[in-house]
Amino acid sequence: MKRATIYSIAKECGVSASTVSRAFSRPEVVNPDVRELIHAKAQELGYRPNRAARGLASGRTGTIGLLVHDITNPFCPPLVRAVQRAADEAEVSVLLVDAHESSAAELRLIKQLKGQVDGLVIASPRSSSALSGAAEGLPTVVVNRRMRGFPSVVCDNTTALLETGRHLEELGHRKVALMCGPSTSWAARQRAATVRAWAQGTRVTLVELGSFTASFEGGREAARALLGAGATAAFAFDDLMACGVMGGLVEAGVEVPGGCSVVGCDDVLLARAVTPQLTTITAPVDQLGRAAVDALGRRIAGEHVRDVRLEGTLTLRGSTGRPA
Amino acid sequence: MKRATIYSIAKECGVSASTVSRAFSRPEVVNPDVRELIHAKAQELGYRPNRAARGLASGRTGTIGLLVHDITNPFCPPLVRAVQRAADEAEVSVLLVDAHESSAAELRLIKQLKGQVDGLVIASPRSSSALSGAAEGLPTVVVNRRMRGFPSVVCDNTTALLETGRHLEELGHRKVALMCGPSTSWAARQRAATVRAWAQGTRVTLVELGSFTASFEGGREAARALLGAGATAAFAFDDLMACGVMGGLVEAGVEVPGGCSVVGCDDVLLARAVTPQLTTITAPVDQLGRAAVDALGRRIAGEHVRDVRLEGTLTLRGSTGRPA
DNA sequence: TTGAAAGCGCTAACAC
DNA sequence: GTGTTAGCGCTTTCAA
Repeated sequence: MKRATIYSIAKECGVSASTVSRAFSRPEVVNPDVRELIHAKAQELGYRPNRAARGLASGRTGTIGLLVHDITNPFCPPLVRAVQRAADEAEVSVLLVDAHESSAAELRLIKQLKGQVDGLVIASPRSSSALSGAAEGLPTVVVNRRMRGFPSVVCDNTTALLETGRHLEELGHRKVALMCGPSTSWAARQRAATVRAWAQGTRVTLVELGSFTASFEGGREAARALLGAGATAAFAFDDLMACGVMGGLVEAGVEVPGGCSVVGCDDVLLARAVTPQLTTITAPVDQLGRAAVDALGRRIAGEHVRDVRLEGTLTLRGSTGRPA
Repeated sequence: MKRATIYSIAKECGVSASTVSRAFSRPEVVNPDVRELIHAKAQELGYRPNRAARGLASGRTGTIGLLVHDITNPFCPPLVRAVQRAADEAEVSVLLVDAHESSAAELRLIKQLKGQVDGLVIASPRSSSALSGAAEGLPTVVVNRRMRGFPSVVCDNTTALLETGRHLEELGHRKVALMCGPSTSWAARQRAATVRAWAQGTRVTLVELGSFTASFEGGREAARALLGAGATAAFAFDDLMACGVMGGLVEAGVEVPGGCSVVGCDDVLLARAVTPQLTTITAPVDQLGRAAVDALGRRIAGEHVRDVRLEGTLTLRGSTGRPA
């Protein structure tokens, strides 16, 4: 008993294979009665179109690629899930590739993906002009950064960061540290610029430290730098770094938020798993993923798509408070 | 300028298309000189075999599916990465599907994957006999649990748990809590059974609590239960739960490890990101992933494969110490 | 609205 | 060792 094909269905229904094909790919052009009949038979026979055949004939694979720079970064999994779900609803599959933090791997993987997918979502925070070259000719959308030549879907934390700054000022902080992330990271540059701009118009003195790697270890390093700085609050580049900072402070005998307030960014799972829980900026990950898939769908269809900007929102938790 | 095909290469090289095909799929059977020539031309023309065509003709897709129950569980991303890398080396692609914790979705996704992949790796901790039905006919390997009818690759924590128990006993603990995970989880049952067996032969009294969900919140709930139990140490089902327990204890004014020691399981990123860092059992994730891909490869090739059992190892950190 | 027919690019007998 | 010849299952003109 072989798998059902359009031919087996055609024979059973007494129509031609092309009609069966149309009944699935462009149902509106076939006679409703015939269409019903075909669909019923297909159901009965457990027919599933052969994607390879479809791909070969049509040139489309029904699959999109999702390239992530580092799947172990806690920001990633929820994004992957969001992309997946959106793709699933659009009836396309997702080929996930993790570059395990290697830019060289990214290039290789993109080339490899070419011809295997209809389009590509890139979630890689680092700048690399080579990336855009590699993805040339493949409909592509980038997430959480901007990149020349490709539409992007980003989380804009400007408003939320300003709000965070105001919040710290109101709490009475007058000396605040900014612990910068990697200068190659688009998000890190954005966030740093926003915090700097905020500090300008206030009574707050900003102390810039770093840059540090966006990791737990980077945070611990940052904590050491923070200890001598005399700041009573600190912006960490992201939650991972923020958790490292908290850990480092606590070990050095500085209480959070009593001795120093800490704010993160992204609101990853970790932010609620540490004690005290982290005040941070929540990224609309589900919407980011959905928007990326939507945009990519349009790009694949040949439409022109505009950049999408979604707002992060401040989430107050236990890691911020009045200075001692 | 269209993409190069075996035909364009064949013409350029003055050989037949089949020879070109062979030069790639079974290089050893073609004359070395001709092979070289073909490979060189292919390189020059930027030839990439068309996977759809290959799939259609050969019946193989060169893709495996990876079904995960919940990609946001911190255990998952490293496993996904490991599977990816192993697959990459074997020149197969990975179609990742996340069931977002829904068993119904799992079934649907497996069916959907069928015919789209050559084989399937299932990383889903929950019992569901329906799963095995859905995957029928598709070469399948399950990771981190056993499942009737499929070869499995599991992390065995027996030795490490016994060692952990001994460690606690040596530290002077005489009343230890076991906070059980979901009874539907294969790993949870295994771990609980091991801890029970350990306690039998010791001076230690075991207090069983739970079950609780394998989440941070589940851990906080567990902490509340733990407070009244009079235990000086606790086995949490996994790191996530352990972190919740620690958070709950600290909030209730109980110090870790001073007031109560806590041990987790898996050694996810989180375990090093909390303060104190978590004593836990480190799972050999990379090897799990690699073994799964290897085993699946054999299954696809029609070989019989045996279950693989890899050992977890105890990693001592700051969350365990002498009872007060 | 439907059918016939020609591929899509590759693999896999089979014959040479 | 190499070429010839059929397909794999589907889409897509083109005519009817």
